[in-house]
Amino acid sequence: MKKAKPPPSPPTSATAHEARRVTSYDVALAAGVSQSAVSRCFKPGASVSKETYARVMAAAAELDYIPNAAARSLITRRSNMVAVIISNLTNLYYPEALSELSQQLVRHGKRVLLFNLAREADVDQALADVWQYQVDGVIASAGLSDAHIGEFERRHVPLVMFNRAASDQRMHSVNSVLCDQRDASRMLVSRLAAAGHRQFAIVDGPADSSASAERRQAACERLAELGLPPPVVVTGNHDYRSGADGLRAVIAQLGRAPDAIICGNDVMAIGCLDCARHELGIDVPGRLSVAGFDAVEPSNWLSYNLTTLRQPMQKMAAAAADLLANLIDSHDTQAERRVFGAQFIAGATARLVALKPQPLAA
Amino acid sequence: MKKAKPPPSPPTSATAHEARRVTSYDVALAAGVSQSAVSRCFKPGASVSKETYARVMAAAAELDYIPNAAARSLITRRSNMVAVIISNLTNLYYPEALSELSQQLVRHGKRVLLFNLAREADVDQALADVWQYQVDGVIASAGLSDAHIGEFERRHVPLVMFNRAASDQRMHSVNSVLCDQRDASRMLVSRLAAAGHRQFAIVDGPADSSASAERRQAACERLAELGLPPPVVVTGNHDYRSGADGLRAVIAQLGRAPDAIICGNDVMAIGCLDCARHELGIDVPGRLSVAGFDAVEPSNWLSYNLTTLRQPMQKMAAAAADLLANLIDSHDTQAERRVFGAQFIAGATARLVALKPQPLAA
DNA sequence: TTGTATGCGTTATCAC
DNA sequence: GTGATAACGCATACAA
Repeated sequence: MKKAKPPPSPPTSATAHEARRVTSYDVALAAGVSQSAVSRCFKPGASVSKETYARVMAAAAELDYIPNAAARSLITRRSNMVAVIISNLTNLYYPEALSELSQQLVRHGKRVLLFNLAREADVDQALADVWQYQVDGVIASAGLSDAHIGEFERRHVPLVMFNRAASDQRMHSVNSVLCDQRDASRMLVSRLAAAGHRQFAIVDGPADSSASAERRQAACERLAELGLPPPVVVTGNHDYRSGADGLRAVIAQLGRAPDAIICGNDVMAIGCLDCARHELGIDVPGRLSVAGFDAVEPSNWLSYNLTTLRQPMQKMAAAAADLLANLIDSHDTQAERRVFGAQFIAGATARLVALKPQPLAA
Repeated sequence: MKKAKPPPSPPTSATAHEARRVTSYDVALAAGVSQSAVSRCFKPGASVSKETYARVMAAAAELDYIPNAAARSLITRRSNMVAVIISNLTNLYYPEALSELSQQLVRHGKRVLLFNLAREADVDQALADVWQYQVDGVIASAGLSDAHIGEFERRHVPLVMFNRAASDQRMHSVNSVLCDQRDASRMLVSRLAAAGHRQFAIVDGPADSSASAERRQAACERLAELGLPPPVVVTGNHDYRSGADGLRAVIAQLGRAPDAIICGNDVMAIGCLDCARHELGIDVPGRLSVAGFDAVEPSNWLSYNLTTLRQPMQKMAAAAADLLANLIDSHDTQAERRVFGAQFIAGATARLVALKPQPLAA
């Protein structure tokens, strides 16, 4: 019997109000092996004899031993934590994204440290904490400035932008998983234009949403290509209320309802829709077509059945997790962009076929 | 000039593919002070002279030094992380809860390590990880068995149950923040009964939801007290589809529509409502009253304007964060239960006034 | 107020 | 395969 020296002082005393934690030394002592043997038993690919492994595991179970991740990460430089930075969880779109990301990351052995930004200004404090917590990498679905992104590089912390574009300068130097907003938006405009809509309106998302901005730009471009009048554009903030407000503002500006209104996300589209139907008595899609983005769950409810565009969330989350895991394992420096296409959901809030030509006579 | 001994070997070499991290020793060297002085500068209440503080901070800024939370937590036994265990993030109710909890915890200097359980069975793996990560405490909004709760006690990890009740045995030995489901449910039944509804139906939540079970029980009790017939009860799983299915099942079982149907949450109520109105052509609230629970955002949308009960989420989240923070700071062993009342939201999907007595003649 | 010395609990390196 | 020993980066008791 060898005595283990390392834990020289017996736990200060039993009177400590918090029991001393069980460490690998305790297990080693109980199993009659060295501490390093215990350590090896908890490392997947290590070389341990079957016999010692069994004895160690028995002792560990007996003592309720659990390895301390903080100590481990100190030496391995891996915390097995990934920070997920999200700009506003109450946005109906994010919970699904977060849920998928979390599940995919678990498959790579990573847990999510959550940073939910109530205001965009909170990003600085969030990043300060991110550095402290020694996360292995970051998935950001929030607006990051070039300066922020630069800090990731300096600190060698892998970053994947999720559904958020970096600035044009940074675009090709930062890893990202995106949905092709331009293509989706152009597709939507084309379908609506083909059905004969001429006067469009756009209820844009807030200024810090890169996706909304791309959608708006692409829509404007496509309208110009088709020789249609420029759309009325108003700004919302992605919530229900601002959809309704947006519709009213558009009507005020235009003097009448437009033919079609494209909203920066589904919740605004639903706000717009409810306002049209229940407050203004406008027939949708008879006199007004309404479309959204994201295909969040309520968009599919019978009362709405919204015309919208679905992003392949599961694939995107899986791609983000894979990309980040690769970045972490192989300090790759070559940035990658994975772009996914959106799926058009016809719904029933937009007229998608041309009207029969009306006879001129009354 | 004293030389700092502790970092004896110069960083192995500059060729390492990952730059060596900046430590407090580096800052100490640059500032011409000891490592412990640097440490003190980053501890709020420590005693440091203004002068050294300034020099240390200057050096730290120069070198981009950030304290390593893993190393810190190893010695302080505080990770400043709180695990939040949530049973299913895609449940519309949880994102709001998580968002509030996250914000409240940040106010206490804690960050959220997220455990999102896709299946209830994942709780074991989640807890195994919880122990490893050395979180300071746990907020659980998921079903925990007595055995699970016992493990928290053995490991001295503070636990607050959020909107989930423990078993009757454990009820008074575990900290919890709750909404009075019984009272809310009785209030709802009373209001509906007073308006003349006689035949009730209940679309219950899944078996693992303690809140749903309490609501159902209380509703049944109150109906019995009022001398009304027992309700038809069917089981759903908290999603839109199961609300619609629930209504159909109730009608099949009863041979007709009930007077009032109470759903285990808002999303099921909305599913029920849409099914009644758009599929079955039942007038709500004319011939059928529908009520939900939680007052999630869509319940307030014009197309629904649901009769429901709101839980004071912000207060509850604040209470949970406070409670947990106290538990962490003062190893208090006395369990506490904070129960909040729900607020009745009248909405427009339930008839809340008695019908005028009908003349008997046709 | 400041510096020295020590330990937190683990993994990694190296002889054996 | 196994055990000593040295980090990992920081906070703390204690001496100065």
